[in-house]
This record gives sequence, structure tokens and C-alpha cells, in this order.
Amino acid sequence: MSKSSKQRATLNDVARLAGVDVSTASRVLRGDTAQRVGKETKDRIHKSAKELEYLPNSVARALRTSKTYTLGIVVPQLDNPVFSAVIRGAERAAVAKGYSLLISHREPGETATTIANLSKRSRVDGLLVASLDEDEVLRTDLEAANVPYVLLNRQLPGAYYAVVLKSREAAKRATDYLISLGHRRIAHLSGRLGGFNANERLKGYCDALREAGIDYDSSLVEEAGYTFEGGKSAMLDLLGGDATAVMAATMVSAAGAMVALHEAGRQIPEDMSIIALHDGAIAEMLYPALSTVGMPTEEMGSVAAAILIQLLAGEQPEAVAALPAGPLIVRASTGPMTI
Amino acid sequence: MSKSSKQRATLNDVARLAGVDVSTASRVLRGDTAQRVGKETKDRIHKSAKELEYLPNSVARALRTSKTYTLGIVVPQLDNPVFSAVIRGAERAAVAKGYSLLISHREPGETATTIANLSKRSRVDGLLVASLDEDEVLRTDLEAANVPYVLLNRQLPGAYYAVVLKSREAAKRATDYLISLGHRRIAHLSGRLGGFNANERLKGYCDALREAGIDYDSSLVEEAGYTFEGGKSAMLDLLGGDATAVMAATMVSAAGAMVALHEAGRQIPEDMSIIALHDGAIAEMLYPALSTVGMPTEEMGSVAAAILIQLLAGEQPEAVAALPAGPLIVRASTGPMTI
DNA sequence: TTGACCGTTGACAACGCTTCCAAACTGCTT
DNA sequence: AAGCAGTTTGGAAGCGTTGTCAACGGTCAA
Repeated sequence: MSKSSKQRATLNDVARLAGVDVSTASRVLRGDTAQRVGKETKDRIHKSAKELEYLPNSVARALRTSKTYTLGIVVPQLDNPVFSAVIRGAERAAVAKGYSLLISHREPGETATTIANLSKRSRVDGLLVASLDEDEVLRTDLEAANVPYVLLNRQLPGAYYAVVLKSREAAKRATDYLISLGHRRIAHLSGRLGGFNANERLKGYCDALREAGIDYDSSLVEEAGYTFEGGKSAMLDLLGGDATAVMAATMVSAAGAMVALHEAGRQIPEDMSIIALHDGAIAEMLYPALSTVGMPTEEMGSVAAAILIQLLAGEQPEAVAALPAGPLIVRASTGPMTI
Repeated sequence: MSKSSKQRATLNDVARLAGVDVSTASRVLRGDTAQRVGKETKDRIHKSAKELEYLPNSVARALRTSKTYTLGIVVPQLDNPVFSAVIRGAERAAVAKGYSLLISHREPGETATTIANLSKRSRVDGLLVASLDEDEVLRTDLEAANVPYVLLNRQLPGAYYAVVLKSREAAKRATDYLISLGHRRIAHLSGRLGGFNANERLKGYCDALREAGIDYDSSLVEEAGYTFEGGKSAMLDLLGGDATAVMAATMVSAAGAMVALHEAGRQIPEDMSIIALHDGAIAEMLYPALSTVGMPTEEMGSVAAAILIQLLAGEQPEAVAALPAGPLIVRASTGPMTI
């Protein structure tokens, strides 16, 4: 009876059981090829390890090798489905490479502390960091922490590692579709203007207009800031105008806009077509179901983790990976321009 | 110039700078009260620590004390908003007590491996575990891992630690409200029947009916299994019947049901009232806005983490914490019974 | 017989911290 | 003047690994 299995077996235990030195046991269990070990003893060690259900103590290993095999991911919010997706992707990629994922929700003010706690105390080997606004502070904190990191959907001046979504492309694709339906007065519910992503999306929107020979009208772009409330009040502002379609920077603001439309008694898509960037489960739940251009957010997480792991392995990955926009998904919220 | 700050300062460094032994430095930096240290040396050590920006290496500390100060949370899915909320709550409570949170997405089949990796390799001090279905397997794996754990919204036979939501109470509250509106033919979109939560909610539904003197009719309960598709097809089945209201076990299945209703050309709430358990951002996005009975899911996470930490501190918390249902939130999806 | 060399194994010193124990020093009492 | 209690400090042994280095026995050429 392995009643002694109360205590975890250590390398010492398996070495003793196999009648060898702990260093030898370490070598074979770790698969060290530099120094060979006799076939027979090797078998004996493996057998003992299995018998004792030996699993290496990762803390001791981390101390010795100064590699924790854990990645930290710091996100500004946990309820946002976009970040959930990123985390999911990162977790998957991490465990696939034998790493664990430590998550850290970072309140706006406490970025320095968070980063310090994770990196300087050497809890993690590297950091995946997402941010809503691109504080310069963030950059200096990160640099000060002296830890490898990759930015999520954010690009900071300098040769930092980052993975970004081609939001400009996505925005153009969405706007193109609206134009193809005959719309000319197309509004845009933007993110926080001045932010990296909001700018990119706005550019994509402009690209599409320009290509179609439609003049840009600044009264048609409303800052909705990625929130439900923002989308709602932005749409309220638009209601007096002559827009017949709207391209929202995100599903959440689109949902807000739709509620405003419903409350005003407008029909979707007859009175107003609406399309959003990012696709997700809620697109189908909205009424009418929301047309979208997908974005590979989960992939962003996994690619970022993969890059970070390469970095840790001493390899030289591409500085910034740009992920192409997903496909146009036509649902019921968009329709041809009607007069 | 602290160009030497390239390398993290160790306890040894601060001891040397302060001209004391590392053990003394450890004592004062750790705030050990058992053995007192002279005021003057104490100051000197603190000063050196600050100068070197010393932060204890948590790996070394973990090895020595065999406490990692990290909690693992294992969840079956990461996209479900319920689990996001739980994670958020757990993370908050954990960092408040100086712990970190390691997340682990567990695919259905790999529970044993996951648990073993986290606990037996002593990466975590304890586990928070959520599960969609209460496998007995889970219990034995957990016991085998010989690690403190607390179950999330799940109760397993035996005196295990768990925190559960009073879903029965919530279900009753929701159903009561429907009854108060005059409805008598009330359907229930249940979870996976046989599961702990589905049962609890069904009981609450029955409680309300019984109290109101309404006969239970099994043809009115449809298994929707917490999914959008499930809710949709369950509602399809119900469409032929005479139900005038439906109490959905979850927002997601309610959303599916609403889509089915829309597609069938039925009016909400005129033709069918609908209310769901759990409240969240999407309730407001649906059309019409969904009435709900809230559930403290985030609190479930934080309470669970708090209990686990107590357990680790050697205290004896209550075995199971039952969190009361949240308030009834009336929105537009429910209305009086009309004939 | 000696020495070189090979494959194989053991010794041992870290990694950075905690903690028990003993040493050193102080100020007192007898 | 010696002993004693009390306070402040240093010494040292690990925690479970890894990795370098040397030792060992044996084979083989000289």
C-alpha cells in the first residue's frame, strides 16, 4: 500500500529506490543527452519513478534554473469577451508548450505594482500585456521590470514585440459591404479617438469611402468608446441625421446602438443597417442578428504566447505579427439601401 | 548609477550592504516578531533594501516554505460569461490576500492531468474547481492529488468545501414573479437534467408552482442545457403548446428562446413572457431587454478564494457557503398575462 | 605493466530563502 | 568577580533540483 504517498516523492526517493545517485536520476528523468547513462540503470530509474509516481517539483527546478515556465497575462478587464478570448488563446498555446498562465487583472492605476510583483519577484518568465489605452507609463514600467513581454493589439514606438489585429482591413471590409448595398451616408461608431485601434478602424472606414468616391463627413463619426452606453448615446446623436447605415467598431457599441434604434421605433435594417467589427456569440442573440466582420482575437492570444515563448527560448521572432481580419458574416442587421 | 540593477538584488546583497548576516536581514524584511532586532540595524536593513529595490524571490521562498502563494482555478470553458465572472472574483480576492491566480482551462477528458500538473508539481497551494457536470471522476482525481480545494457551484457527497449559489431560491423568485403577473402555464427551460444545478432550479420552479396551487406539468419543462441552440430548439418545441411565459435557467438559453420566438413571429412579452436566471450585460442588449433574477457569480469566485485561503491558513471555514440569489430585475421581456 | 581513454556513475556546490540554535554582548544581581 | 537573564546577532542546515567535475572500472594499444 502506498500509504506513504501522503508525501510527494522527491528525486531523492526515486534515486534511493533505484539505488543510484540523485544526479544520475536527474539526468535520465530529464532526458539529458549530453551524458549517457547505462540502459539498465536507466530502466531501473524509470521504473522507480513510475512506482513512486514521481513528478518533478517545479518550484525547486525553477529556483535552480531560474525559469518558472509560467507566463503572466495582464488585462485591464476580465468581463470583456475580447479579453476572455485572448486569455483562452494564450492559455491554449501556453500549455501546449509546457507553460502555465498566471492571470492578472490590472486596475488602471496599478500597472507598475502589478508588473513588478509578477516579474521582479520572478514569478513569471515573461509577460503578455493588454491595455485599453496606450499609456507611455506602461512602456517605462515594462522596461523597468526588465522582463520579456509582448503587447496585445497595441503598438508602441520602438522595436517591441506585439501582435496586432488588422483592424484597418476589417473596418474597410465592413464599410465596403455597406457601400456594396448601396449606402452612401455611412456613420461610424468609433472607439476612443486618439487610441491606436480607434485610429486604425477610422482609417479603414475612410479607405473604403475614398475608394468609392464618397466624401468623408466628420459629422458621421461618433465616438462611442467600445461601450454599450456609448453606442446608445452615439446613435441617439445620429438619429437626427441622414445616415442609412452604421459601422460600429465593436459588437458591444453596436448593441447599444440597436437598443437606441428600437427605442426610437426605427426598423433594422430598413431604416438603418448596422454592422460591427469582431464576431462572437452575442451577434446571434441580438435582434436582428448582427452582421459582423470577424477578428481572430483568440488567435491573437495564442500567437502572442507563442512569440513570447520563442523569445524566452532565445529565438528571434518577428517583432510584430499582424493578424488578418476575419470573414464578413452577413446576418439580418444589414440590408440594401432603400429610399 | 545602478547599472548593476540588471540583475535582481538578492537578500544576500542587502545583507552585505547593511553589514549584517542574511538571516538578520530576512528577519526584519519579513517582519518576524518572534525574534527582535535592534532598531538601528533594522533601519539600516530597510534602507539597503529600498536602495537596492529588493523584492523577495518568491520561488526561493516557495521552495523553502513549501507555500507558493498561488491558487489554481480550473474551469471547463473560458468563453462563458459566468466563468469569467467567477475568475474575476477569485482573482480579486486572491490578490487582496497576496496570492496569485493560475488559470487552467480543462478539456473534458483531461481533468486528472490538469490537476496533477498543478498540484503534484506543487505549482499551487490549492485549487478552485468549476465543472459543468459533476463527474465522480473529478472527485477521485481531486482526492488523489491530495491538495486543498473548493468546488464552485457544485456539491459532491462528503464534507467537501464548496460555494454554491442558491439557484433554487432564484428559480422560485423568477417563477413567483411570472405567477404574480397572472401566468399559469409557465414553461421552464432547464439545464442538463440530472445535474446539480438543473435540479435545484427545477425544484425552485416547482416550489413556486406548488405554493401558487398550480399543477406541475412535465410537458412544460424542456431541457435546453445552458446553450443558445438548446434554448432555441426548446422554445420551438414549446411553440405548439399553451405556455404564456417561460423561466429560463440561464441568459444564454433565454437568448436562444427569444430568437426562436422572433422567427416564429411571436411578440415578447405579449405572446410570451420570458425571464432568466443570472444577470449580466447582455440582458440589456437583447430585444426586448431581458428580465432576470441576478446571481452573485463574481462573489462566488471571491468567496471561494477566501475560503481556500482560510483552509490553507489552517482555519476551519464553513464547509459549504450558500450565496443568496440576487434581486429580481424587471425589464421589458415580461408582461402581464393577456388572453 | 602502464597509461590513455571510454562509458558510466557519484560528489558536491549552488539557486535564494527561512529558521533553529548557539554565540556574543549588555546590564544586573549576588 | 562571577554568574545569570535578556537582548541582539551570526552560523548553518536545509528545501528539491541541476550541472559541473572528478572518480571509477574496464578495455586496449604501447
